[in-house]
Amino acid sequence: MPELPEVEIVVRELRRFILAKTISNSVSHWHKTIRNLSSSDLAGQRVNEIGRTGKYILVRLSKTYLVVHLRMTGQLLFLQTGQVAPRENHIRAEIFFTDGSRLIFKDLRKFGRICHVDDPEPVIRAVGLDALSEDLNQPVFEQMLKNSRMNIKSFLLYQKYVAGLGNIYIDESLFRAGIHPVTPAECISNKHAANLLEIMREVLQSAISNMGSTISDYRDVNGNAGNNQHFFKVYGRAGQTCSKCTASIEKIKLAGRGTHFCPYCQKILIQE
DNA sequence: CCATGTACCTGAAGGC
DNA sequence: TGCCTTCAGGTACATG
Repeated sequence: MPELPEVEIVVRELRRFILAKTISNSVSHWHKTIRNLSSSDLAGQRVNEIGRTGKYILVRLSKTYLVVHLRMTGQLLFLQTGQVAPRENHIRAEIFFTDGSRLIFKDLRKFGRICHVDDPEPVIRAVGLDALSEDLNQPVFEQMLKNSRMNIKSFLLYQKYVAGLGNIYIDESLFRAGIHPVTPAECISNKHAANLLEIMREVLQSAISNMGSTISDYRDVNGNAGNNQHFFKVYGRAGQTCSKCTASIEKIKLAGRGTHFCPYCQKILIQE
């Protein structure tokens, strides 16, 4: 479900709600949701810091870490002390705090995970540079593209280069950059690469400003939907007229994902 | 890591 | 109504 903008919103709200709280208890209602790979107890630990790399949420506790991934339908919902739990169906795990408040992990498809680990490094190291990180500068991005023989859609889906973009924001970014999704990464010139990087960041930042995109499941920590879905130019618009020309938006399957693009505005770049 | 398929899961939507 | 297929903001792993 959520890509970088949605995860970023969740992280910002988590900071507001659970920072400095102490965990009193936790329960996993689905055997795979909370993976405990630490010998330490969650109970008694204080929430010291909350961050994000790509789509991974990193919660630093007194002694250990929680690494959370929402995958397709995961939601983290915060319930204030005394707030009555709404009758929700797909509650997979709960984390209780000593003040009576709690965090609920709702996840229809059960793909999401909360990993309790002593050291988050192995997980984070397996992920590339965050799309909004300053370390992902123009020369670095150009070099990554130059060294890859994947098509640009697969390249961006593959989180070990650039972390954070998913199916929606990749399609939207490639449309705005005028690059066809099957274009080989190595064929993207430095000029096009610089432009694509800038556009990706604009697309992600404006989605954050709009509180994320809600197709069906995404909700923030308060249970609110986002607004960014109203600004999609190609995602979910197959058969509709392009916003820049008179062609109709096409949908193909690429890298196993529905891929939306304008066959006229988005060119397949060829190495010169 | 090159492209594709399958597995992990549940439920909504569309075709017949 | 109901049955069947396809599809969904993701990722890991197996197969050509």
